[in-house]
Amino acid sequence: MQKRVNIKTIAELAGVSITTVSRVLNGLGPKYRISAPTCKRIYEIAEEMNYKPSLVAKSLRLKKTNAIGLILPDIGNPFFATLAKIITIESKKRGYSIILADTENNKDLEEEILQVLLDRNIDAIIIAPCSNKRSHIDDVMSTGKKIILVDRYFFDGKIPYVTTDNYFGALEATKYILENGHKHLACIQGATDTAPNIERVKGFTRACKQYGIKNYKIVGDSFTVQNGYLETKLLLSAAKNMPTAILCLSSTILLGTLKAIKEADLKVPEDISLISFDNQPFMDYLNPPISSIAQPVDEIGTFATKVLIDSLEEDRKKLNLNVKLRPQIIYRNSVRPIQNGKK
Amino acid sequence: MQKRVNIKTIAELAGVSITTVSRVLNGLGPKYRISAPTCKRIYEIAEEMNYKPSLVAKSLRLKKTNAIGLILPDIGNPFFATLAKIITIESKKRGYSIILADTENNKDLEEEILQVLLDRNIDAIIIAPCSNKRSHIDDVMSTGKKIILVDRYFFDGKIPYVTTDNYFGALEATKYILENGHKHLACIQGATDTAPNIERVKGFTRACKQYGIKNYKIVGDSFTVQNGYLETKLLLSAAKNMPTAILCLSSTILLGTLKAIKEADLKVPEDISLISFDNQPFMDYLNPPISSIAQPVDEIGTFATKVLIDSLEEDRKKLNLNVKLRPQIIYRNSVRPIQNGKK
DNA sequence: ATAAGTTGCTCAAAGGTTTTTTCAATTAAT
DNA sequence: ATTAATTGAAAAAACCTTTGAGCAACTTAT
Repeated sequence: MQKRVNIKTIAELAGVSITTVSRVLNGLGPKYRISAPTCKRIYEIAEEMNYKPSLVAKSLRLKKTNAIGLILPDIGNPFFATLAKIITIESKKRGYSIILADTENNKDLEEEILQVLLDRNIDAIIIAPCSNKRSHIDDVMSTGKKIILVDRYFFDGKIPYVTTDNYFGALEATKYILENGHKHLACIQGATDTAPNIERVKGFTRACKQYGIKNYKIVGDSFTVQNGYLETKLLLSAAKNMPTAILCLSSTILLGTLKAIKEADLKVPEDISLISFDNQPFMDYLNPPISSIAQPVDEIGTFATKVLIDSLEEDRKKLNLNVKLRPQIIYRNSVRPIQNGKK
Repeated sequence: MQKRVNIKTIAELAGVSITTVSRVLNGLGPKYRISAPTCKRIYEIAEEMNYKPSLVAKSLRLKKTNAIGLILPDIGNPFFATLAKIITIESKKRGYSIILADTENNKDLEEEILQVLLDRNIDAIIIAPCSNKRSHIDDVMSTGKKIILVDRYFFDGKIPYVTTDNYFGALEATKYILENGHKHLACIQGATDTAPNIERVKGFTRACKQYGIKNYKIVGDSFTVQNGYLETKLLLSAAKNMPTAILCLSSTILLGTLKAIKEADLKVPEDISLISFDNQPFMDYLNPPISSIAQPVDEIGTFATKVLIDSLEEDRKKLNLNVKLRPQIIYRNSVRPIQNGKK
């Protein structure tokens, strides 16, 4: 393993000091009146030796790593995978690397990971916290280290966030169900201690109340296939009092729901109507295609990254914003109209 | 932004030298005969001040960053997303961080990203190269920096890899189709300059030949929905000479194929049989459920990570292995048996 | 009483940058 | 012929660790 060439080697070869090399290669030649021939010589030698400054040494000296920590609850979930992709690409464009971590929805692990990243002296953090336990996140905030929440956020808005307008999405989706004449609804929710889930449930509830519907249920407790499956099983087992439509609060929950529906030998939408959060390409090919609430995941990722890095580079910028981007409902064919009398 | 407490502060507070603090906190107290009271004092002060050594400084001194670069062609693809998740979690367990990068299937970007990671002095690289252009990867190898390929690999085996036995998977899947009586097959492939794709095509071809089938087509050129859609359109437009079964070489291709089939108003498996690489949860809920070749993605991720880190830690280990893990065919209901005479 | 060994710790260098301060040599001004 | 200003560059400190070499003081052995 050959030694990397460093600035000292270049200096010796060029017959100048380390200082001069550093200045020239950082484009400060003119500013410090380094003569043109010297500059040229240094450039040539650096090129020839394929010199690249050590980013570690640079980080130490500059107290800037050009790295951003990205902490997500589940990279396997397509929603977060897409988010990670967008953020990684955008960061790269701006000269930042992404240090990725998966908390597996575990608050203790999240806290531990956060600490590791801070020890690495990352410049900023992008995080979708796994719960409403937030003291470790507030701590980061209070040190002045830049941090931005994506998707998951906290209601008081003290920590900047970019997320979906979850309330709006659930409200509109539920209205759509209700306008199709459904009188008995269920909502299968995810992690109950996360703001997006709470807002979605609020939107669902608000729509029901607005339409004078009292016969609705809110069940479940995690954004997993398993949860969707079990809760749907329970809903369907209440033979008489079975809902005619279900709102699934994530695409993972939807998959579980579909499995239970299939096992019960029911048909969508004839026997039960369905609509789900998180649009995914495969939803077009289910039978029937499932209507969904598409979160603006690209915009969340690009915007959060842009705003964060901007605030890093012009530090007058305080990075203090709460953004809720509107989701879009993709209408497919999974909610059937119900005649007044008929069930 | 309060200053982080460093080892110097601790030393002053404890009234000992920096050296002593470093040794105690690295558990070398006994080895260097630091007295028990001194050790205790240092531990207490460090605890109280919540001292965490700067990983940047440590990296510089030790020439070890405890970071692994993970370079993938498309994190949005569920296969790679899952791989990223596994690798991230396994690395974390062993005390390594993952620096993630997405090459967007662009060879030039891949090369650029690789250089950035090397400049960051990462300890090792895990990469799924986007093409068979490999000189930049060979260069890394020749510097002695540890590198391991996942999924995508090179035939000469000079660079260690962990991947799926793609040939076997395609061979078995195709045999399964042929045993169901199909005489006219098509294979929609992905990036033609990648080993997994080449092996899959080879398996497909071999099976056809083995069964004496000459009427088969191999079309397509990328692992995308778009490619699957367009190639299927073409296949279906050859009205008379339409294949009765299609092997899709990725789940993304499958989605495109499904779209084209739907637009042509055909039914799976009545009108056309289907089987796809990459098992995904949603395939169970398509109509009909689509049989697939499940790659052992978890094993690929955990094994590659384990082997890589092992070789990093006991450096006698040469890290020189070519591993092909067997995929498993998930039989669903997308291939229909064909009677001898009947089409 | 001296040599040898043990105990408990410190000094200083190294790792690769950037940056503040300093300085010598040359040119221009008085 | 001085003084002042400009030009071109270097020395050294700083960032925060780890570590090899060394040393004073005390204890034990001869």
